[in-house]
Amino acid sequence: MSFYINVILPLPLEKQFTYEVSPEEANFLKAGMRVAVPFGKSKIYTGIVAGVHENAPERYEAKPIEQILDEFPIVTAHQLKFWNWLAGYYMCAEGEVLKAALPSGFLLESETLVQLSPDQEIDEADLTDEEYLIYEALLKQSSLKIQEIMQLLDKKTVLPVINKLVSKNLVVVNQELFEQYKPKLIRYVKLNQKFDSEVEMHLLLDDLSNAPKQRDVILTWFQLQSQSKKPLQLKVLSKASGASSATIKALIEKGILSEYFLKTDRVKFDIEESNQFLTLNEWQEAAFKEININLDRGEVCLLHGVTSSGKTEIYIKLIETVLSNGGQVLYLLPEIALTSQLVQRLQAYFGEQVLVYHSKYSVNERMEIYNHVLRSSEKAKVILGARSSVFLPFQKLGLIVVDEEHESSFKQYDPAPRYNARDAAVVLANFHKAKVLLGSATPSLESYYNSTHNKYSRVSLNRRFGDVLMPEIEIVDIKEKYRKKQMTGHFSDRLLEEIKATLKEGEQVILFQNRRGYSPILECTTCGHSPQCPNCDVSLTFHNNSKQLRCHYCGYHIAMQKKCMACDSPDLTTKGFGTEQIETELKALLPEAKIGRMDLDTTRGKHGHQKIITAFEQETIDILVGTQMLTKGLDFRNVRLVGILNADNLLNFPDFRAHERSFQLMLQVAGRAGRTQKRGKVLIQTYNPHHKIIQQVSVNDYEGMYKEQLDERHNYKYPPYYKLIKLTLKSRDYSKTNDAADWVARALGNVFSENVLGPEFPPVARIRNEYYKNILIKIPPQQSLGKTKGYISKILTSFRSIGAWRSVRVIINVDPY
DNA sequence: AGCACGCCGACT
DNA sequence: GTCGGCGTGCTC
Repeated sequence: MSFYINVILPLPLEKQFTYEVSPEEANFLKAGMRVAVPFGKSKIYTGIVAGVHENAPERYEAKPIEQILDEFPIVTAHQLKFWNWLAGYYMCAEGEVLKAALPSGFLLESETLVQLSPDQEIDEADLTDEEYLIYEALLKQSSLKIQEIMQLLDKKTVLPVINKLVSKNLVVVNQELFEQYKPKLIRYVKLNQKFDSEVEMHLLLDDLSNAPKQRDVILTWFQLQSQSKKPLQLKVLSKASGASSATIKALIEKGILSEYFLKTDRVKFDIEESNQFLTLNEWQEAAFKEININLDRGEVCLLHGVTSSGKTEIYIKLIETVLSNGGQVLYLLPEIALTSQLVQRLQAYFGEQVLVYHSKYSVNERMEIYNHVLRSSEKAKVILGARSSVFLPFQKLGLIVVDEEHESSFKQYDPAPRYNARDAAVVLANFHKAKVLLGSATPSLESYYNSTHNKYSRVSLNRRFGDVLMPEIEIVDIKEKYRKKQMTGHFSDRLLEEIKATLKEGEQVILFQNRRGYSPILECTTCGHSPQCPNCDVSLTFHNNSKQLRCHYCGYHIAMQKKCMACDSPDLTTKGFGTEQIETELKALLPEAKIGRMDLDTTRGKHGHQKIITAFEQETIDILVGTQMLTKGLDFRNVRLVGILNADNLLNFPDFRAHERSFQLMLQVAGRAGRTQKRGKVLIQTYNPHHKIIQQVSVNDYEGMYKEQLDERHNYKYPPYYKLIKLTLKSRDYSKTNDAADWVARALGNVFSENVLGPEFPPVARIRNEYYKNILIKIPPQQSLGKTKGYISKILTSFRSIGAWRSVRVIINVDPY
């Protein structure tokens, strides 16, 4: 009797793959364990066992596995079920989910290593130049990676050369699996035991009288050890004694000190144990009770609480209840909102039970967190994380909190799986029988709709904490201001007045300018030409601090041009305005003010973001100019004024959600103003002061916005009434993309008739020399989602079987955001 | 996704 | 004439 396992491989392939295992292996292997398996001619991949069985495949011979990598499953049954659901719902391969779900460190891949063969005999004259280069390199270095050989020979196709060398018996190739995880070790020092007695100790100190530095180290060691009996880190000793590592090394070599290593967790925080006692105010208490009733009924609950109403305290109370019942808690929030402000708050309350998980952590750090969650360790009771934390191996998940529920960044755009973590969380919670609380000051229409149609329950919180007043919102008509010549650059006289007044009071200002997309482009005043990216259909944008023209899509960049590239005229201007230009203008207008800028350019790197926030918190910056990032859960006490420089480029965005988003964004930005007793002020500059959204923002009318937008969604057949699936076709060939898109649209149209929109070129139709075309499928409320997806899959399968379209890729995006 | 096999243009 | 480009097909 033979045994087989089905394996999910981290590749975009629909199928699972079957491998043969021995009876012993079959007995040992469980679903969720990792195995290394050969795949194709030469590669070894890490796969996850999906099941063990005895059904021999009929059409091919199953290969044996290479190696078992785990003693226990690292993927739980819940996770496997969840992956399967995600792959089905978001129409992607399970392998793609796997790749997104596991920290990459768990997925070892083989690497081909080339080494000199042990019994090689060669005639150097018999080698070509390239072969000789490899041979020579191998004499110096025992093994070479394919990559290294590619660099060495400066070409891509190196395998033929290697194969020739193999046939000449000069080299051998090996597949090597690399374990990526390395525990972090910290150096500790201790005093050799024989100096424990006082006599020996004095002798030692006498001995060292000629080596005062070493003597100091020993004295420091005693001093530190008298304070605490904990193991002493070498780093600490070195710092405390002011001795160089050479001095300590000398002591170690003399056998006076000895060093040893201990494993440590990479992910650690300095926790200020304050354990404040948390009391809810009357409104919070009422909301908390109501939420509990809803959650206990098994309903998903939406908490609609205005900015600064103290939603976090309610979350904390809920988390506390779940923890006391021994459950794990997942606290999801958008990546950019994962600021240390919130982390510190939770850690102050829950201490070491809180772990943070997001994409900026290293592979090793993520693996450690994953393992903590898997073992259900004490450190992993509360997971605070961005969207990918829905993939952690929860054992007894009791509660999921989705904060800032309306945020579009919960939806993954690229690569697959293109999942929405908020929606996935609801499904995940269902598998675990866990509770779900969605929270936002400006809920998404979808969630609010669900909460008014008995799918979710809803609790509202309309009071700001400490009864702080909502900021006063003033609309500035800049069309009028331009006419009356009351504008200086992009600033109206009103905005400047308010900024000056605020600064005079020693308070801070936030200025909001929508996204980088509106960054300045270069334009020739003579012929109107502006430099384009050679690979994408966009104008290059001007970056002042690097004096470069850059493409945001492909990274192409050239130096700033002195003359027009088309007509050689030297008269060039920059058009459009970004945060950088606002900053420049502001510096000229208010030379004394300290101005900071926060956008993608200034927040690169692990701590870039944090640095600016800290500077602003500590009030070394008076005015902060920034993009979307500013809106996210930051709590600055001293901000009085928030300025939105141009509300129109938000409103005019070509997307059916543009109005909803503008409303959310403006209210969220406004929420940054006046979080203390003094009333904040918000200034919105716009060309359309009578726009409904602007009016609704100005009086904080969520209900009004909701009703009106819902009406539009209904009339134009958009979510939450209709579901959407977007297909994007892309290829290097313009006409192929076009023809293929027409073919797919027609095929879809045969089934779904008027509910197929397009094909249409996206705003940027060419990126990295690939042409794009979109097709949108609208799914009416009564139409079965499953069946619809089935049809789409079928059509795409026949599409892919047409030879002519082979080079056209199709990207499926379910519930595009 | 990778990687091999297989068919056409720019170099020895 | 080959080397090396990428189109196409397969991977248990």
